[in-house]
Amino acid sequence: MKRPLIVIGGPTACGKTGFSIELAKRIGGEVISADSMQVYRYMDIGTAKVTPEEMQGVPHYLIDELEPDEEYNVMIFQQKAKAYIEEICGRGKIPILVGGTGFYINALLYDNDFTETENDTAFREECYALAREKGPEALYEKLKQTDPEYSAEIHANNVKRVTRALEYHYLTGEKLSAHNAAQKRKESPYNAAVFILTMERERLYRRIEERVDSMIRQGLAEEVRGLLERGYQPEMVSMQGIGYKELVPYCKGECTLEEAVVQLKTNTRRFAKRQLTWFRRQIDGLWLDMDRENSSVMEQALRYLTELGVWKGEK
RNA sequence: GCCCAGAUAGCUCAGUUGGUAGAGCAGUGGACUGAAAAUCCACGUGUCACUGGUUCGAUUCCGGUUCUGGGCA
Repeated sequence: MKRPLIVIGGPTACGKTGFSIELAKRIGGEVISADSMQVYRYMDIGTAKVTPEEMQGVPHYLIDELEPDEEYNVMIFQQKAKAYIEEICGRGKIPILVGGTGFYINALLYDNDFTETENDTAFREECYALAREKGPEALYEKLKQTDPEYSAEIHANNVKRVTRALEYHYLTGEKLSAHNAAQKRKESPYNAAVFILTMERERLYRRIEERVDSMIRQGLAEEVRGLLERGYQPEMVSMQGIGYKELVPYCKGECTLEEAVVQLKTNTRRFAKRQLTWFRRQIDGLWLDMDRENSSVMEQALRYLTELGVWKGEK
């Protein structure tokens, strides 16, 4: 019998946190975060991380579990999330996967296989060096040789993706295109109810801007300065998070706070747009219009859960 | 009140020696399967302020009107 799983996705600032906690309390659920940045400790304001008060006693996982210089990626996320699902189900509770990182959600929902390989930074460096010195086309030519199918799908300028495909072939001797094709249209191993939260674009953007202003008031600049003082470098993946990469130049005196804020708002808007594209195109689910009243959204969600048999109506 | 300079894409502006216009930013759509808050791709029609005149033809030249800067009183 398939394990029950509730998924809540949606763009940043659309109300995922509040909704997920309300739902968790209502049905006896526990939250697993599908967020690539909230796993990191000391990054609270900029990631709009749930506070202990907001949690209202609902257990949360994959939040504050790593130091900002530790590696995190889909595979690590997937392994950890699967373990938590077992644990939560074992306790008779319902796991609720909540987050804005669509790639992670898909990986878990469809249990995509990520072949384990060694990390080979030297190989990646070589690829980057080639792209830098002879241009992205030169690197792309290599991919055309090893995996013409994948090269046809990807743009030569996307050096990061081209490098990964080359690395995959280098380490496994197989084509990434063949692997990807096998992963597509996999059936979910879960009895899953997927909710995608959305709202009118203009309103979402207004909320984003208000939230950025509020982050600044809460001391985002101090948070970023603190991370820099602890020795976390701007090149780290964690420091590439939105809210951090824009504030670093300000902390270093390279731009004004106003300039940093404008940039931060723009990047957050674009991020929300990209998230919406992902959810629209990559995930099937019930879209919930957050412009409506809370209670009616919750009612709709609960009805859906009952229909799918994910929730039987008791705690 | 007078003088000068502006008025062109959501914003900042360029331009058309008269043949209905284009950059940056913003925005929109899309891709993505071990960095994903990353990375990458595509997309530019707008009463050229309004109104008369000259002209085959005006956003472009001339007159007037309105508005916005600045200056003089």
